[in-house]
Amino acid sequence: MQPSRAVTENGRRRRGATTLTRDALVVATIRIADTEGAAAVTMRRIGAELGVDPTAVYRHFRDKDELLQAAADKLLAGILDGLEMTGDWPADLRALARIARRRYLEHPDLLLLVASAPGPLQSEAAATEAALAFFRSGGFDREEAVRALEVVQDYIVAMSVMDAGRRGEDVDAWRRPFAGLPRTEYPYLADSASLLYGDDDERFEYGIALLADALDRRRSHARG
Amino acid sequence: MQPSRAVTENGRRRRGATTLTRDALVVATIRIADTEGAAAVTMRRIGAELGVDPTAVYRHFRDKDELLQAAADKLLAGILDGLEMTGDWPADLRALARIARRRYLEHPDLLLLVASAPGPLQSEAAATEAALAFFRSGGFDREEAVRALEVVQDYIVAMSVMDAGRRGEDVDAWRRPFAGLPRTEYPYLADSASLLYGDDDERFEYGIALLADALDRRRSHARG
DNA sequence: ACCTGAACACCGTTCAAGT
DNA sequence: ACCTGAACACCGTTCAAGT
Repeated sequence: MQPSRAVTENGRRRRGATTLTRDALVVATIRIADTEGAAAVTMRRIGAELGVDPTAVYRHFRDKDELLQAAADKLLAGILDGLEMTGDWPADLRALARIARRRYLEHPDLLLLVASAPGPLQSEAAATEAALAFFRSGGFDREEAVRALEVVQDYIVAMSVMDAGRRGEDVDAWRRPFAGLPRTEYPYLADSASLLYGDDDERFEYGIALLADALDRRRSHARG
Repeated sequence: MQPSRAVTENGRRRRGATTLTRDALVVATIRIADTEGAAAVTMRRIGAELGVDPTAVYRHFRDKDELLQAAADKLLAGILDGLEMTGDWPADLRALARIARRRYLEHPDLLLLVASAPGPLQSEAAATEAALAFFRSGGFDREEAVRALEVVQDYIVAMSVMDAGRRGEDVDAWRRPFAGLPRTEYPYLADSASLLYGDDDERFEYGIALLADALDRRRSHARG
């Protein structure tokens, strides 16, 4: 608050003793977003975090968007690592979806913020290659693999981003308005209000199971 | 720019001769968002549009979020109107999805902006009732209908919002980085780069067809 | 009762000036 | 070569003052 504080903040910078790097800025961005939310990620906040002038960011990134993309890129690197194939194709697809979703939900604010980049992130290349290999070895041809991959990928990303945005919201705030509607006008809705807006993960599992089932049938059909 | 302009703007207000209403503010918000994009929707811009002080909005809405939600609510009213059932269940589900998606893409910026409200919009009640009726009459029981509805609804909304955000982007900007990767490390990706990021509508149709197929099988199973 | 407009506490970004 | 910090052109929102 007081201008004299800036001097103290400046002194703090000596701690690292290293010069400002892209990675240091990315790490700070991730830390702020994860602990205080996306809204807290401002140039001034990042500067304070690193004991550096807020505008120093522009020495390393063209603008804020480029910094946020770099952060998202780092968060998505190796997203499919640790995935183990069992040979049960639909089950393996569900496992792939589950592991990717988990990564998204671990850093909801930042990945929500950056869901629409102007081009593919670097870390997407490795993930897309792995996913393409999965579909190709599962029996899909070149065109089919791409179509299947894109639908599944979009479903995972879109659903995880959407669920991340809903985390921590009051479920009853969603159900109550529907539960109070007149039964004569809204018979089904009044009846089912208590069933709506259930567990995010269960809904995701159900959706990906539907996609896995339908894709498994087309896969078998392509083979036999 | 000049302060004298404000007087001219004030004079313009007489045009309407009516007092400021919630609906007038909502209509102005929609017009600005549709023609100039979401970023152009500011209190000052809305005030100028109606020849009214920017802070007059706070007489009718608690904050900007409430105004944007009201705008989204108006845009989604009657979203399933005009839908005609043929009796071919999977085809009808695809038609339902198509008509809902079209509405979202007609007002991409505003619906993208407001995708995550703190509770259901008023217009959602009628749409959800109609969709529940569709699933129930298709042979799903109370629990199954809700699960199916939620997955389909989430898919439509999430995919349309995501596609809206991608509209007008350069497809080659997405393909080029992948096409240039080394074949030895990324054999599948280098091979399939030109097939990626194709037509949004086709991808949506494919995804909804997969869901419709899988749901149709579970529906039949529940019946027989 | 309703609207105004000055003011507050913020933003992202630019650029001349420092070291 | 790199960083600073003042400044610019914006935001959403509050509130005392007007009519």
